Amino acid sequence: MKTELEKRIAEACQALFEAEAKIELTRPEEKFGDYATNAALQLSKQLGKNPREIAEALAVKLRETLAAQISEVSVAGPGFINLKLSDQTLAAALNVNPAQSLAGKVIVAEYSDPNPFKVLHAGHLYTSIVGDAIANLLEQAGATVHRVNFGGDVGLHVGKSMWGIIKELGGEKPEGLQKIGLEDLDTRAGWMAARYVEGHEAYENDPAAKEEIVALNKKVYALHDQNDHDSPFAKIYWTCREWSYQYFDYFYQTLGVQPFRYYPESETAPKGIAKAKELLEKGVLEQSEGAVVFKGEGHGLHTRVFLTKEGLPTYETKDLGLIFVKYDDYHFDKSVVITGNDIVEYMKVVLKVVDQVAPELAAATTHLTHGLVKLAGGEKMSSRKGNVVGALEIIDSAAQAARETHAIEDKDTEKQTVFGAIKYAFLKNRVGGDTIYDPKESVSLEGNSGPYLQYAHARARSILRKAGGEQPGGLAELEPGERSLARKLSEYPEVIDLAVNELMPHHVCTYLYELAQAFNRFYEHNRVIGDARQATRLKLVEHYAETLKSGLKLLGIAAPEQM
RNA sequence: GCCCCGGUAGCUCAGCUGGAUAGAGCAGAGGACUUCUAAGCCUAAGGUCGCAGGUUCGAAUCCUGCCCGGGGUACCA
Repeated sequence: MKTELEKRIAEACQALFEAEAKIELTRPEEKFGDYATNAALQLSKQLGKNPREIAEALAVKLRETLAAQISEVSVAGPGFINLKLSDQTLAAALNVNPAQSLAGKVIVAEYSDPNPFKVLHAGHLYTSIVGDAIANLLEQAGATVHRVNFGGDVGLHVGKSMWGIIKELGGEKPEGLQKIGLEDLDTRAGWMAARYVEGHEAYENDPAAKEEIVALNKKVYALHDQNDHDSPFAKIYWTCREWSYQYFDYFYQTLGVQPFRYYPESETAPKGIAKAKELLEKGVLEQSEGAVVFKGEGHGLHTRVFLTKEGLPTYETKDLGLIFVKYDDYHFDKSVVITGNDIVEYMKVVLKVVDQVAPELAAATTHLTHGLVKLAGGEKMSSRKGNVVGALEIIDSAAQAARETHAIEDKDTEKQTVFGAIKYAFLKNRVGGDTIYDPKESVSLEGNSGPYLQYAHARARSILRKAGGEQPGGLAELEPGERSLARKLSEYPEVIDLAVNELMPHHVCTYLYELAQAFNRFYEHNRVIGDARQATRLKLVEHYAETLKSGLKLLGIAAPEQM
């Protein structure tokens, strides 16, 4: 509909003025109409004419050529042309689906990226939710999406964790892990996280421990090289790594996000090292101070180390390997990587390196970044320093706030509300900056929140239930209140397209909130059941409930039948 | 120092591919209700869009400089 109108307006510009204009219809305030174009303002310079004059002439032409779809063409302000759809056209627009713009495309979406042996913090919760929503958006646009997850099961932090674990066990004694009696997934994860913190502190403050940790780091790499599953050290390592993966699975299941294909760093390291060596020969990477580095300065970037003087791969190399491994596995058309924004410059360097040998892979990769999750009034979190706010702490704080705010009796409703609240709170802001999470506000059930939307859905469903067998009717000749709701509903496919193109789920949130507001307004002023216009109104309510539910589903948020 | 990101109402944020009186929610003020879920609706109030220049018919939006906050800047991720 929108595209067709744009085309017709462009044709009118051509016919009247022989002028090329880039027509992009926008959604103006409701009082102006359903669509607006600034074509006349654009053309005024090109034609050297007054924009109002151009607009008037165009309006006359459009009244004629668009008579079938448009009930009103008006000129306003400096020269905007406002279009009002006929009720029939508007009603037809409600059956338009979002574009299948990515049909046939294969997309790899990487996000969440938790590290084994370490705690899941609020940032992992954030990226799991946002990444899942973005992947959902891509999928609904027709793409085949592979969700992948990259985690550091090798690397210095593992050395730190192993140091803490071995110390706690009194040596390389895997049997000690059983004795500790850690049956519960949370407890295990917490225990390992505490060992990491000990290892990290020792690394910072104790030179002897630092040496041991560096050695343990090498030992972990060696263990992978030798495929060692039998030595006591290896047993400890594999057991704890498995504990982490079980914990991650449990976490994602609780969250209700789609499962991942895990790529442990140990799996991408060999490919990365091979690539790094190849690049060294090609002169893309170079030797410097005993390490293999990329000198980024020539590209407006900075120098980063790919292979340490110990001969170990850094994160850069493991990530380099990952890009090629992902391509080998999926032959993607597009790769989306979502991480914290502390990695922005780093990723530019890695992609610049990829660009030297496989420009098509670099070009197909989009790096999206987000900021920190902070608790309202709290401090920022850094897992390296140990003063983290855990992912589960966020969930618990939301659950507690929900219980304090309103009594929820059954567990399922509570879970839906709590996760609806958290997810919406994370998704409603544009991805990029920091997120201030306020548990009370997120579950407060008033204003721009997940529960508000869930409630707005339940209300509509309630009407539909009460209507019983009454059949919804058609949507010809709408009254103003009905038309407002229909107008908002008609924006849905455009909003989804925008969110897909920009990889920005917050557009969906903003829209759904406005839609729910439009519905609540409608609900207050228009009786449905028993009214003479019941059939038409039921149709609208049904449409609304379906639209809201679809939108929420893309966000990973449940739409309960009743609350 | 250099590079990146951010700075919009008391708070949390939309708007940023230039366009109509800069929009929401929360907090605070007022109001309506014998009706389908009041977790709602209605009304008013609240702004030097960090600052200063520039480009433009038109700038929160683009450009330059500065200020403030955060991140990165060689063997962490």
